[in-house]
Amino acid sequence: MTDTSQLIIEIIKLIPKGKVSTYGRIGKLAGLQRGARQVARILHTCTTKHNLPWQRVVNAKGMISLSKNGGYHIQKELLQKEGVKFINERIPLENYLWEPDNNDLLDIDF
DNA sequence: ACATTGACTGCTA
DNA sequence: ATAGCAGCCAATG
Repeated sequence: MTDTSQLIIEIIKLIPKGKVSTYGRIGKLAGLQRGARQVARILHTCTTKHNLPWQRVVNAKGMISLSKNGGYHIQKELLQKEGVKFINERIPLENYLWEPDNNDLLDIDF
């Protein structure tokens, strides 16, 4: 576990219920300019250990990146329970994208 | 220790 | 508008 990974985890934990964020966005917040894949991988490995809201992370188009047999339906259902609306399998990011402000990031002590 | 693999993204043609 | 590709780097075998 590296510092960057830990940071990514902390950021993911901050995503509020009913909102979503994207891989690239989180990576950028964690200091990775183009680390979307790392975010995905960290989610994969740490979601059970850290009890992360993994369902709130989607790709840059607002679509679920999982395959139909890889948890797609589970993620969609979890998000819908939180009040996230899907329009043809797509989340309108202009309404649901979490935009962290300084207050949110203070929880991650720098 | 080395090679491969991604729950991705943004730029280029 | 659509498609292809290089970059990112932690985890896994």
